Amino acid sequence: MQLNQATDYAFRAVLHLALAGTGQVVEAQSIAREQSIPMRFLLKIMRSLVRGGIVRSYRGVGGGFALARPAQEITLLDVVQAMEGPIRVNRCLVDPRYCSRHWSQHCPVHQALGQVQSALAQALASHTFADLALGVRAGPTRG
Amino acid sequence: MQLNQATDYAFRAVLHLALAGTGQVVEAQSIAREQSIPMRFLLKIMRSLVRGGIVRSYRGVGGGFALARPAQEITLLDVVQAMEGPIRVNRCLVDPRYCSRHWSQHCPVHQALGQVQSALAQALASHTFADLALGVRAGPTRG
DNA sequence: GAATACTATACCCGTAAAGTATAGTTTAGG
DNA sequence: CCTAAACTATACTTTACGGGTATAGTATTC
Repeated sequence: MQLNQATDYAFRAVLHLALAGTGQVVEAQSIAREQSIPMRFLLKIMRSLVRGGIVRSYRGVGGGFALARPAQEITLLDVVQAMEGPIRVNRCLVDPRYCSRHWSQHCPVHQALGQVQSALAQALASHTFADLALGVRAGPTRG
Repeated sequence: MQLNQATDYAFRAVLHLALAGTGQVVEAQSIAREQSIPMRFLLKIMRSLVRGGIVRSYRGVGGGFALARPAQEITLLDVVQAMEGPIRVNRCLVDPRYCSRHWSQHCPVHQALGQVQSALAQALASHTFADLALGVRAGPTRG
C-alpha cells in the first residue's frame, strides 16, 4: 500500500518543471542535481512521463524536458498512472482470476474495495501541480 | 499501490468469522477450505490478526478462531493495519530520511500525500465487517 | 497421555523494485 | 557534414519482499 520510489521521484521532477514554467525546457542534468535523483534513473523515469503525455522531451544540444500542458491540468493521479499504470487497490478488482472465491460475482469485499479505490483516485486527482507549486512559493506551512 | 495477497486473505477470513457470528469459534481448517486459502499461510495470517486484537485464538482440541469484538466494530482499516502496519502512501510521510530533499520541512508533495493518505484511511475505516456480512446475506448487488 | 489445534522461527523461491551499463539516435552549431 | 550534447532503447544486476512451506514446540481436551 505504498507508492514506489520512482513515482516519488516523478512527483519531484514534475514539480520542478512546473516551477520552471509550462513549456520551459530544463535538462535532465539539472533536475537530477537539484532534486537529488540518480541521473540514469531519472532518465528512465522521464521516459515514462513522456509516454504518459505529461512531459515533452527535446533531444540534441540544448534539449531537455518540459511540461506537455499547464501545471493546473496535471494531477498527482496523472503522474501515478503514468508511472505505475491504473491504480488498483486489489488485483481482484481488475483480474477476475482473483475474485472468484466462494462468492464469485457478488463478493462484498470486492464492492467495498471498489469504493475505497474510487476515494483514493479522487483524492489523488484533487491535487494539481499548480497547487503544489503554489505551496512551494508560499513557503513553509507545515501541514 | 496495492494491498498484498495476505491482506486480501485476511479480509476473507475475518468476513468468514463475522458470518459465523461474533465469539463463535471456527477452526482454521474450515476457513482455509471454504475460502481457498493455503492452510499454513492462513495460520500465519491469523497470528497477525490475533496480535492486532481483531480475533482471539483457542488452542487444543475443539480450538480455533473467533472475532475478538463485534463485527460492526471491525473495519477494513483495522485489518489492513494489523496485516501491513500503519498505512503510508509514501515513506517520506513517516521516515524523515526520505523527506529532506531540497525543501526539507515544507515540502508540498509531502503535504498533498498526507491528505491523500487521510482520505484513504477514512475510506477504509468506513466499511465494517458487519456491513460486508450484510452484503453477503443480501445476495448479488453487483456494485 | 495421546490426539488436536494453534504458536514460533526459520527457511525457500520467484518476482519486482531500484539502479546501472551499453549502444544508438536526434539536433545545434561550427 | 562532423562533433558534441542530450535524450532513447534495451538489457542487465542486485537486493528486498511477497507468498508460501517446514520443523519443532505448546496448550487443551478427553
